Amino acid sequence: MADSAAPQSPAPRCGRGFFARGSEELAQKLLGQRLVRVLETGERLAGTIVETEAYLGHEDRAAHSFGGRRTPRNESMYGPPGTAYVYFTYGMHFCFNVVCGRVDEPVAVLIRALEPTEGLATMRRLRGFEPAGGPPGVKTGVKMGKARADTLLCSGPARLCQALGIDRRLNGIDLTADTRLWIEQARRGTVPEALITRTARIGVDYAAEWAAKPLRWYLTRSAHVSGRR
DNA sequence: ATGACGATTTACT
DNA sequence: GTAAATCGTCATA
Repeated sequence: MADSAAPQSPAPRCGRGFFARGSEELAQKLLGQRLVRVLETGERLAGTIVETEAYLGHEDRAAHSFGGRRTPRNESMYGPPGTAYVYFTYGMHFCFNVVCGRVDEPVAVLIRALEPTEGLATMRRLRGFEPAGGPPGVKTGVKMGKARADTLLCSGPARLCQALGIDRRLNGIDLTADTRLWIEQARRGTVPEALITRTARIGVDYAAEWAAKPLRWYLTRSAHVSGRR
């Protein structure tokens, strides 16, 4: 009996081999793949990756691993491909990276934006779009200062972490095996190059000549990309 | 022990 | 357009 909700075979999870490549290549291949998060409650949240940035390691002045820097904070970058690198910044935000390359090669791809596909209501709550303690529409007197368009749910590296409940507890986990966070292969495979725009990275002006290198990719047509357009 | 800063987001003029 | 929020991390001393 085939109805529209017929169970499809589960989407395959991206494995070690998928992540074991350079960050420029992985940044492009990650576009169109699905980032999946399962909360403590068992609820599944997910979104399609629409924007990425590559960080190249010791020679890349914008990378946390620039000059071979290796500290407790960026230790995850030196792990095996498929490791999650989650860091805390600006005193309030988390950002999520997928470590790639080889063990001890500190390269990674920053996930900058998603098109949310599963669990939007919970994402809105996690993002503070709705007052805590009550369903939407219930007056609580709590101010809602933020704009609430769905395009603002996951359109930035810290926004998507907030929307998916990604924080330092997930730093260092193995995305090929963990039950809380992983990446699924899109059924359609890789996004055609014609649908992708390549530009300089965001927020790395301190990195001198490395700030201008075109190491950011996004789906040209997506409304869920970060920044102004 | 101290100080400068950040792979950002939000609010405000 | 500018600035505030907010604190862990790391280099320096």
